[in-house]
Amino acid sequence: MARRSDHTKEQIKEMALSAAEKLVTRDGLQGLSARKIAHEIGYTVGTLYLVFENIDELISHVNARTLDMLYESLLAATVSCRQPRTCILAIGRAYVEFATRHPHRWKMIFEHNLAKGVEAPQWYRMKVNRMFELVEQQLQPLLAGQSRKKIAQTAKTLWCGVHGICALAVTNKLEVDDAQSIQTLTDSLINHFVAGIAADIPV
Amino acid sequence: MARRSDHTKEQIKEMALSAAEKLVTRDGLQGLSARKIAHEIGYTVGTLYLVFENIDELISHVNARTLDMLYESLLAATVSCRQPRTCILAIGRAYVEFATRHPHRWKMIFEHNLAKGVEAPQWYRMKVNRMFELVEQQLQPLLAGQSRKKIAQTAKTLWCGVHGICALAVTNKLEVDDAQSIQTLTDSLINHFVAGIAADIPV
DNA sequence: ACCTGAACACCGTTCAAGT
DNA sequence: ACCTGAACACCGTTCAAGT
Repeated sequence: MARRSDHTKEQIKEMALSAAEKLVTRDGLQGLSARKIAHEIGYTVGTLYLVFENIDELISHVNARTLDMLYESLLAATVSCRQPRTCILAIGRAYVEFATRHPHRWKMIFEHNLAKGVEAPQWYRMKVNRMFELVEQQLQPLLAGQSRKKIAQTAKTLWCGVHGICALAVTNKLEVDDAQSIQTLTDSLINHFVAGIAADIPV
Repeated sequence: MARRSDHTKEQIKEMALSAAEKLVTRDGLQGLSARKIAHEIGYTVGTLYLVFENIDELISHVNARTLDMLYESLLAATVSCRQPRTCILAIGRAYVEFATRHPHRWKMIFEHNLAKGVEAPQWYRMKVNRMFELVEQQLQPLLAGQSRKKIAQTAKTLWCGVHGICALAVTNKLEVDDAQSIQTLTDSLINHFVAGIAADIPV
């Protein structure tokens, strides 16, 4: 058992988060528990409550790290693309790729529901919003003259759609399973949606 | 405590499912437990294991009932519409309406993940598939000449998209909260997607 | 035959007591 | 000051024992 002053609070926090990541990656949210994390880092459960308010806060921090990884992947996908449509396709493919490569980490972001009425903290919402902004940037030229709000709404619409396909595919609720087929669906959604924007139908 | 022969196995099953529905409606999947269900119906936990294999099987049956309710709602939405596009919009609105009216029941369908490698039983998948078929029927005239498989894939693409919007909205992960705004997004997705189909872009 | 009640191996969370 | 370890109120699941 680790004793006093072996590690600073910051170090324990880091050790706990990284142990949690390991456990989630292997067994998903179901396989995560305060006791298992504590055991993994050589402390007792009580210690976790000295550095985290509760298990939900710990999970939020793991999710924040996952969001950072995801954002990096999506950002990387936008560097070598030219037209808006192909950029959006590239972001979509990066999203599918991430979800299928890190299914448990990715799913936990959405499985972890905050207590009723509790809002996610500002820093967390920022991490989510900048993901939508990547899509907004690409939609801008396609929606020239439209308000910022309208563009943001369009990005949400499209991206929630892409997310829905991933979510049902990764949880085996669709009858497609490999990344290839999921990509066919997300490509199709993006292509049709973008074509629909081009057709400029009134909504 | 209920004693022998007070109820048949079928009656206990029905009582348990209906107690579970009540608990889920109020407190969501988190608030559901075998012990609470048993207490609600006046039996001990052990009895539940005489009529259900485990809690997962019980939850699957509650979900099956929710799927039946949902299917009825979607079906009802298709009776008084004329064009494919307006029919799909109507089904989408019925879906949003159901998800926002019965958030816990609706969410549990997707929160409940089967054990790894275990497939949902045939009767369950049928209930899911007939929902997609409602959309396929409406897409058919828009995709005249396309293969059944292609039409099925298009229905999945669109409906997963609609689902994604609902899912993120109902779990407060979007910054829209009332059914009105969700509907704006799903309407937009459907309208753009259908317009994209009409534009007949190659995918 | 039907159901109980206690047991087992787990949870998250708290906090008096030890070093 | 830092961390433990035991307690509390919960889980799902099993099964010998009671009626």
